Amino acid sequence: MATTPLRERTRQEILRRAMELFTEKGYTATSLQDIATAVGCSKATVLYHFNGKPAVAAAVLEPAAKLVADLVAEAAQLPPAEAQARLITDFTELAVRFRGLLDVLNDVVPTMDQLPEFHGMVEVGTALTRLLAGTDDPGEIALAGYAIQGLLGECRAPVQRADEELRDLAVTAMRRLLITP
Amino acid sequence: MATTPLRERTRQEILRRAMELFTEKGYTATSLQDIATAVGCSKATVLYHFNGKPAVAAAVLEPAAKLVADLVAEAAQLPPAEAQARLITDFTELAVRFRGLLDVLNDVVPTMDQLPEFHGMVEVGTALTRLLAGTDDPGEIALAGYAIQGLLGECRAPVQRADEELRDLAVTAMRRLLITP
DNA sequence: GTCTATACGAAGATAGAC
DNA sequence: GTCTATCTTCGTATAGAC
Repeated sequence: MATTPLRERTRQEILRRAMELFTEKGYTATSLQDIATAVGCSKATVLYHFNGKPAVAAAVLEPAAKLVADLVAEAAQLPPAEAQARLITDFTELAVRFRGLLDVLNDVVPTMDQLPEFHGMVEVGTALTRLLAGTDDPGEIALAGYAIQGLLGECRAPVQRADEELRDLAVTAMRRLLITP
Repeated sequence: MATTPLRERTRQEILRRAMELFTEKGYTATSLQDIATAVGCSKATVLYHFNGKPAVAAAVLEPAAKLVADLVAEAAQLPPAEAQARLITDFTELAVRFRGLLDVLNDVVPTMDQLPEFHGMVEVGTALTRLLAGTDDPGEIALAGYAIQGLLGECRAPVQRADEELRDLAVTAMRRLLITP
């Protein structure tokens, strides 16, 4: 074996607990000490495995980010109208499923420039917006961005709303915004 | 004179500098020490005039919040369709004008429950959403909330966009979302 | 009443012993 | 690889000078 299992085991345990805490209390309200206590190690150990708190956030977001990236890559192979229809339902579904983590994403956006882990996410976001617009018209692309902001905002909003209800709302909103008769 | 000018002068100076710093660097990234240094006083002085950092935020947001509250109160007197049309243009205009402060609002939302200064803002937001929907249908009210989230998200987004461009985008989006032919 | 000096606990982060 | 100890800075609280 090339990699030592011990390193990976600790890393994964930190990630598991961090995700739980971020989902429960939010990113800002969760301290490195909270994570360390939940794992049963010291703050310094957490910072040995991850290069700062934003790096923990990046690692927690990574699985969801990969699903979005894969979805966008698939959609890019389809004709524009089909790609748009596919993303309206499937990207919405992913956003709702991982909505507990959107608070982490939001708190981390301001520091994205400095974090190399996030550079890929920006490009995926750009591609997603263009495919969601279904055209290269700048006005429609801007509306697609507006639609995404609305979706992410609703997912993070403190209003109690069932997953299915939220999905239906977002799909209706995106169709009205982006599918012009 | 009932009020001493000195107190008011210091208070206003703190507010002025805090607003500048919040707009430049964001709420979280601005410390009480930053504000005190900019004003030329000590941290303790800032906390003598304002009961904690969130209270500074509340005071900074207050003028904008009052304009929104007044606008909503005016719109509430109009027939539904006129109120909706009025809010689409005028609320958008206010959001764009004060977009530098929306980051403050965003960072403060999670603690709104505990801050009495903000309780009025929640009610105004509810009334705004209902009037923007133009109807009492829960589905349309939810879409109005989605429209507001989209607007606020776009205003806070790091994308460079001129004020007029942003206004046009939001007005177009709101009309597509809320005015059903 | 107005403000400064000082101190406290918790945060993120680093250095070095083991 | 993990720890303890330590650093800086944050928001906050209080005592007391003027």
